[in-house]
Amino acid sequence: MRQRPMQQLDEGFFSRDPLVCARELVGASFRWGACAGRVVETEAYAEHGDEACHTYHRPTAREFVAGEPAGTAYVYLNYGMYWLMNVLCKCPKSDKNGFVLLRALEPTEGIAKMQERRSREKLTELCSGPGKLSMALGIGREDHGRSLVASAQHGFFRPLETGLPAIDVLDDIRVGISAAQELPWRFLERDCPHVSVKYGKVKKS
DNA sequence: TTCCAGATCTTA
DNA sequence: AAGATCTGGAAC
Repeated sequence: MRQRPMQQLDEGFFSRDPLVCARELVGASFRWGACAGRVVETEAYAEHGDEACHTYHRPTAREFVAGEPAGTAYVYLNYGMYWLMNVLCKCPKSDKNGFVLLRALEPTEGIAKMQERRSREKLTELCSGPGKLSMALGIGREDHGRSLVASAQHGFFRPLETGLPAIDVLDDIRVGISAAQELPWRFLERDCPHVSVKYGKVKKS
């Protein structure tokens, strides 16, 4: 079986509404150096009108959105121990800026390294959550501000041609937030064993 | 299978 | 003071 030509998602892809980007990223391939995986779960966060987005409370997040181009990684430490990977989206026309949180991958390359970093063997335990994913790939504070559209070593890829079997994407509410809990801004592949939380199982506080 | 506490630290 | 999480152990 011959390898299908892949195209890296560029700044133009991320120059759109974060909800659109989040949904379309499901099924794409994410490369991080020697490791890679299929994106199976994402969440969208909107700069304006979304209480769960960092821009709502954090001046530094607002400055980041204003000062960085679309396709830049926004990485931050959560709960004092886990690094979470986001991609900046900027839609100049509609002013719908925001982030896509990378929540889960199906590991495809560099699996031995991921197993080592995670101290786990099972594939479904390597990248099935935003903290796990960063741990498996070795993402950390030094990656905050890195461009995901400038080098083929770090970024997202899709087959060039379309019309192939489409990914079955479900909409669900977001995980782990206390504000704006009703928004269905989590996107996940149906029946995928690599997601963090199954469809309809997010617990609300 | 579900629930819970603890780890740990940046931002505001 | 709260938080876009994860883990192991207790409870059922």
